[in-house]
Amino acid sequence: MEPYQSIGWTAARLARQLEVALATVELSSAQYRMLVQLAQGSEASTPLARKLAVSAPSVTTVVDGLVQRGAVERTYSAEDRRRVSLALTEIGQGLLVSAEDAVRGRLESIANELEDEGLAGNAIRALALWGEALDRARIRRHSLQREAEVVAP
Amino acid sequence: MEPYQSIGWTAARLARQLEVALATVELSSAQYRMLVQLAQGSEASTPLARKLAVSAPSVTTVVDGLVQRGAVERTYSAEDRRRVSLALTEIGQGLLVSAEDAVRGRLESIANELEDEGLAGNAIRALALWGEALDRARIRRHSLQREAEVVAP
DNA sequence: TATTGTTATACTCTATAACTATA
DNA sequence: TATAGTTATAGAGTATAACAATA
Repeated sequence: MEPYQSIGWTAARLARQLEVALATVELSSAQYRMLVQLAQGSEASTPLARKLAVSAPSVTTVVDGLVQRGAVERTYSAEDRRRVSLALTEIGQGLLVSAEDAVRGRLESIANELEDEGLAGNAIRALALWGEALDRARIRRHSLQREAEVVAP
Repeated sequence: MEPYQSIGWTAARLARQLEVALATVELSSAQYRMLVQLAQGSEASTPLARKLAVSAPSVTTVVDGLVQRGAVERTYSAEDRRRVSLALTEIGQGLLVSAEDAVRGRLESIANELEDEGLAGNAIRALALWGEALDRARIRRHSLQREAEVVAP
């Protein structure tokens, strides 16, 4: 049997390995994504939903869990009282550090399967390449969205 | 703000993009992983759980959904009547083709953000590298598990 | 009226523990 | 007794639709 090779299959297995690694620190992928996003600065709910590519109610649900754990704090804006500012607490920052350790450990140990060919580093660097691509795709997505709003609000 | 760069963050965003792509064909990541695994040959439930790194009840749940859609068929073994053979139907095969199209489309369009530097192909090929690493890691996981069973059943 | 965020509701995935049927 | 698979149960993420509060 020739190995099944598809970009999706690889991404899907990588995703599952991520979940397994995060489970060791009792975090879900969604919670982890939220922590990372908030580590890049406090934000309101709506832009978070856009950046994380989820619905508004999903943000509420995920944040609820993190608030309960003391990892995230909700602050209500004084100027616009509809808006909520979401921010990492110290607990949240520590949790994120633990999560990064767990994930890096598991994914690097997988990449190290390629060390005989000296390709482990290539694999790690390649993910950084995808990081850059994802950043740009997000920017494009958001600017297209703004255009769409102008055309058909 | 310097970009947040971590192997986990990249994997997590890639995972979310996969989910979004799969949603267009009304598949979850778990269902997609099951379809791909079964496309590589029919299997019983227990080895599937091991290979997909999930619990036995998760296999039951995911397969239930796919059986309901006519994508997977359960066949009960005559020799050992506890065992179930899980196999893709033609519908399941077609569904997998649609899923692969959707996923390839979305992930390649993300990789194409790097085309100006001629790095889009590198990103795609790099995922194949991870595919190989994941294959080897799975083999290692399974052989370690067998050893553990021998030592402490 | 439009926007922000939440609530209501429903479905799926996940796990552990308990159970059934079979070996 | 041990194994294969399911059922029971609980918790989390996801979405759409409906809602409240605010602008």
